[in-house]
Amino acid sequence: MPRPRLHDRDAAVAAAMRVFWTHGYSKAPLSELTAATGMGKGSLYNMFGSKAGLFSATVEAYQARFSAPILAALGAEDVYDAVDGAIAAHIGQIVGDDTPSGCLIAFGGIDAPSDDDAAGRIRAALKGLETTLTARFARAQADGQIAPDADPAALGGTVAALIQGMAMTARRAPDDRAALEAIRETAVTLLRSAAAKR
Amino acid sequence: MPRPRLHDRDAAVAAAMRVFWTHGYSKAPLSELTAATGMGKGSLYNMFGSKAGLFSATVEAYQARFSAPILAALGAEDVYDAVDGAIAAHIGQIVGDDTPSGCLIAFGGIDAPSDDDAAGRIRAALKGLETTLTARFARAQADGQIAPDADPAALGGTVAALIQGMAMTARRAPDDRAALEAIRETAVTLLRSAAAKR
DNA sequence: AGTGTTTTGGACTAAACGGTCAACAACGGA
DNA sequence: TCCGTTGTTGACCGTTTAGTCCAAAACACT
Repeated sequence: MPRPRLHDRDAAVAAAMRVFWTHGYSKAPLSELTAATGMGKGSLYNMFGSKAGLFSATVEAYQARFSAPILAALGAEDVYDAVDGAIAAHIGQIVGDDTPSGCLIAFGGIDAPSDDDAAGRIRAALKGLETTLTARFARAQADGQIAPDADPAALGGTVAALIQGMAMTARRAPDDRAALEAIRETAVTLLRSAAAKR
Repeated sequence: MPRPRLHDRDAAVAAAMRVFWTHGYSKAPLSELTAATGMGKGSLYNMFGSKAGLFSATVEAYQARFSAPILAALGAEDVYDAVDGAIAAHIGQIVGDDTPSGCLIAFGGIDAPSDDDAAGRIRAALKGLETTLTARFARAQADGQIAPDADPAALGGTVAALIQGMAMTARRAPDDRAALEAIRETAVTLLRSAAAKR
């Protein structure tokens, strides 16, 4: 009996994602969000409750969509291949041709209101990246791929920080993909060398 | 004959620095800037021209004040000590007890309007960090401290990205200095191991 | 066809923002 | 002591913002 929804929620989130990805949270004007989604204000608020709600939904979708390739890459048998693949996947996301440059989560981590629902999601995502990397290094240690006296948590934290830094670099110089690839190569080479040394 | 200035420019910049450092550029309300500096709006505008002008002056002061320790540390004879010291100096700045956490420049790099005067300063500062690190690695290569086939620019870019990532980490978890120190130790250890391998 | 329920869109509101301005204050020189 | 010049201040302004609300519209069901 009700009037059916004219707009698709997923499509709206996808459209809003581009806007937030480009401008960040607070600098994304509502007018641009309505234009991108093709929805009126009323519809937007009816569907998401607030701008913060829409952003939260956006972050959720972003995370679901973009963490997957990284996690998949980390499944590789060799830990160095795994890290290499994860960083490569990350690079693909932060300098993609048909997406804005940089990382929505890294951006939002600075820009989003800290008491927000989305802020928790962002914290969790960043923490999750670090945890996942740490777990991967721990597994590598168990497999004898890295030194027994190495600290998996420190390695995980270091790679996580590097990945965030790369997102910043990408935003400043979106065209310089070569620089990002050089960083990836350097980081993986350093990890490999450290292991080979022993 | 004119009325002498009641307020000191340097003091005003120092006060504004804390505000921008905490909130970023766009989220720093003018009201808080006037409160922190103790100046009325008119005086601020008379002295700096605009909010953007004040921010630009702030970035300049920040950079002058905080790049010095890093540059000094990079002067160390041993390149690994140099990098270690530089990162340590950076950590001291981004989690200091009596300063806001994170890095004003990394923050502003995302938040500042891109056509602004300050934006150029920020770009230059970040570029300068990378260039300085690259130069330091090149010198180390000439001194035979790192492998002849290593790429100083890639190493410089990698460490620069890591440093920016650490600033992000510091902002999210200002109390976890230990994690930052672990990253520093890990990074330097990796660099050392890579050299020792050859 | 008629009715009830929900969506929709844009006019509307209230607040906050950066920025302006004119009156006033404070000093050095004459 | 008066005057010219400049610093200072807070009230004021226009703009932009997120958010509200209601009349109109679009279906499903009877």
